[in-house]
Amino acid sequence: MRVGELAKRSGVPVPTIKYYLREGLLPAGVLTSPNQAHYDEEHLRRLRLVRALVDVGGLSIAAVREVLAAVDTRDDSLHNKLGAVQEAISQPGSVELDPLAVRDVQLFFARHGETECADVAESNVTRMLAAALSAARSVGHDHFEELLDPYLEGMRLIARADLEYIARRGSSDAVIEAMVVGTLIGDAVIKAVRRLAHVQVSREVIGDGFDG
Amino acid sequence: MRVGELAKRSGVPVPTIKYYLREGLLPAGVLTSPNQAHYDEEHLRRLRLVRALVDVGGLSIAAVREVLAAVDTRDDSLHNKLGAVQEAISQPGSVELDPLAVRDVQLFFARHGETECADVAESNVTRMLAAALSAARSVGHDHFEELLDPYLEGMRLIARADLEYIARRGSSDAVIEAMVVGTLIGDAVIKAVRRLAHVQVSREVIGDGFDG
DNA sequence: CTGAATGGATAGCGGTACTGTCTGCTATCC
DNA sequence: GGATAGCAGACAGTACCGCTATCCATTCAG
Repeated sequence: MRVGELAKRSGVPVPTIKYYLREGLLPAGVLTSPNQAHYDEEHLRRLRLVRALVDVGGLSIAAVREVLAAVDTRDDSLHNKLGAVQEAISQPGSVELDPLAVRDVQLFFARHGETECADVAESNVTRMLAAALSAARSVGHDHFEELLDPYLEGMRLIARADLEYIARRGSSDAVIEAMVVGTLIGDAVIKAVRRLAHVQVSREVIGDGFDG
Repeated sequence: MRVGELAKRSGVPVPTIKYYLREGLLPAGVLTSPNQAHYDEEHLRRLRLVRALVDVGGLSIAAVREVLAAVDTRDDSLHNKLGAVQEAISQPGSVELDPLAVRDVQLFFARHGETECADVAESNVTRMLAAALSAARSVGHDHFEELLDPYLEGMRLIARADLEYIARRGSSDAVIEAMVVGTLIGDAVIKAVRRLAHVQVSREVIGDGFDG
């Protein structure tokens, strides 16, 4: 198909597709003449993935490019790919880290047998965690780290469902994409579901009111 | 204190503070002369909250304004305030909703006894959920909704910890702020912790490798 | 043959979150 | 009291991001 049809089938305007091509989010089509190119279903699929990452995942164009680079790397273990994707989707945020928050993160990791994370600043994920705890401290929540263990427990439940879901996918390509989708779209779903859980649990604990 | 000290103690540049004042994120100081104003600890606290919402929560200035408006509303139940905060922090995202995804959301809510959400488009939270499932469908994940129930189960665990944490706070003001902080900073923490849970559970399920 | 579409290049636009500059004042220190 | 620094308020300017518009030579579809 040509770019017009790609636009029609994806709902993305032609100039935007051209922009994505320029930015390297979408591989170039196969040129059949100096000014004619062919796109296939794979292009359509990739384009929809880009839109999902941007619209639902809230990623910047640069972050999408990083994620796709990780997805496309052929000579890498699944484990490394997942790590690269996670790094790409965890933007630092430029919060200065409170040493006490850093210590809390280190203790948390040590408590759960993760010894590799000696330097918190090394990974975006740990830095994000430290930044979040720093922010909590800055607004007077000195013991937010108490929530880390319960959060991990809840997340283990969710991670088991995630892995089952991923394992059910067949090919390696599909597994990688499932990880990206599961991680990013999953984050959005989790946010929404958390709201429902708050309402339900508060009803269950306090009664039907929860009106303070 | 004057604006210079406020800047020094918060780490936010003076022009940015002036901008926040203009945008109504920060109440004006008490004027002692036509060009001298006095700020107190409450201003500092509010300023740090704004930065936390922007840096860690990733909120836009407009969203921060909405959240603060909800926090500041005096004549409203805690329940309504939490709802307003949740609406403010769930941006729509302009994804067109797949009717099948909408149906999945409705079924999910019905399954869990939430009857009020007849119209999915009514609330940002449900629209966000439907948008996420629509995006999953668009990239070929037709059964992502299978994850909703496990997600809710994990989130119930987390919600219980959240409510305990909030209940431990004394005054009404502190409770409201704890909700905002717990919800927004909590989302960031949950994202990070989810990465750790993935690593741990995959190790536990597949063995030490998880290399595909 | 003609009119719409295409690839490629480059320039422009609208929104967001600041940042800088100016003016007329005020606080403070010597 | 004079020098210096800081301040409130108004407004213009900046930097970046994610597109969008325009142009050209070419090519495809009817």
